[in-house]
Amino acid sequence: MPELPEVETTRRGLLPLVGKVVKSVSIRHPTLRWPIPQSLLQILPNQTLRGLTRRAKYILCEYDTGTLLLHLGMSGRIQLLDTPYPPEKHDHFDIEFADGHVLRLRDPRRFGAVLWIDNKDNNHVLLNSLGPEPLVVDFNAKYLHTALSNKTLAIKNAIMDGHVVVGVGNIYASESLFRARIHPETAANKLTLKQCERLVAEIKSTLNDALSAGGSSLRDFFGVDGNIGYFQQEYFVYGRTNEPCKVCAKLIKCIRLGQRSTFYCDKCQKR
DNA sequence: CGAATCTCCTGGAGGC
DNA sequence: TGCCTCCAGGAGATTC
Repeated sequence: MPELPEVETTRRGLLPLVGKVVKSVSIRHPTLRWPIPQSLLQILPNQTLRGLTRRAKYILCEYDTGTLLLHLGMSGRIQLLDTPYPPEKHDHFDIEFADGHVLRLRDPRRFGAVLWIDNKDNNHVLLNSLGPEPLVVDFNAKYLHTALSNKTLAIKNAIMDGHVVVGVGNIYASESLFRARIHPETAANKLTLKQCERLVAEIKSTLNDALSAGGSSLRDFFGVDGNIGYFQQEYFVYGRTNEPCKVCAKLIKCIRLGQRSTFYCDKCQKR
């Protein structure tokens, strides 16, 4: 489900929890991508949530003794409830706060993660080797051009590699490449500096536009309040196989790249 | 080292 | 209605 805009939308929706004190933790189904540590049952109660940040597609919940790391995987969503309603089938994890509010993680496919990073072992291995955030100035044409210089794989796969840039998943990779008029199969190291400039700009604009729309809701994604995002209405290519290109009217194509569906217009996007 | 493939898991859609 | 196959927004692990 969630790429950067959906994760960031989720984080923003959870901000009202900052400053609240944890009352209890419920772990109903601990086997996500990695086991949810049972130690959270002792660690979190009575701690105050000090801050909520995001790195890549991880939501980082900051407490005095460490950081709770949340990842939504493919099908995860987080709800913010004002009272602990009865959990449903795939509601695997709750944090209940002293005032009754509940952070609830639902994840049918269980590719998500709930992990604890204690302050004394900072620099979690999952966060160590991540590339730059796409929306900061460090992610620019010069950086991207250098990062791609020794890569022969398809540019679409390259921008989905978290070592190159984080937060760009399967939807926004196709959309950004369409907006930049770059064919997804172009070898990464064949992009000119000029093309990198365009691609960086379009990745930023695509993600920002999606953020403004509250993310994309195809099936699993809802905001923490249950509201959907609307960016899917603005897709140029994703999921539009054989529909006319919104720019040139030629039919949109779908191919597999790295086992993922990839959408493009072969008239607008050149190698 | 880079690149391609495999893997985890459930659910929905479509064919028969 | 049921059974089968395929596909789905991630990304670490494994293999070549």
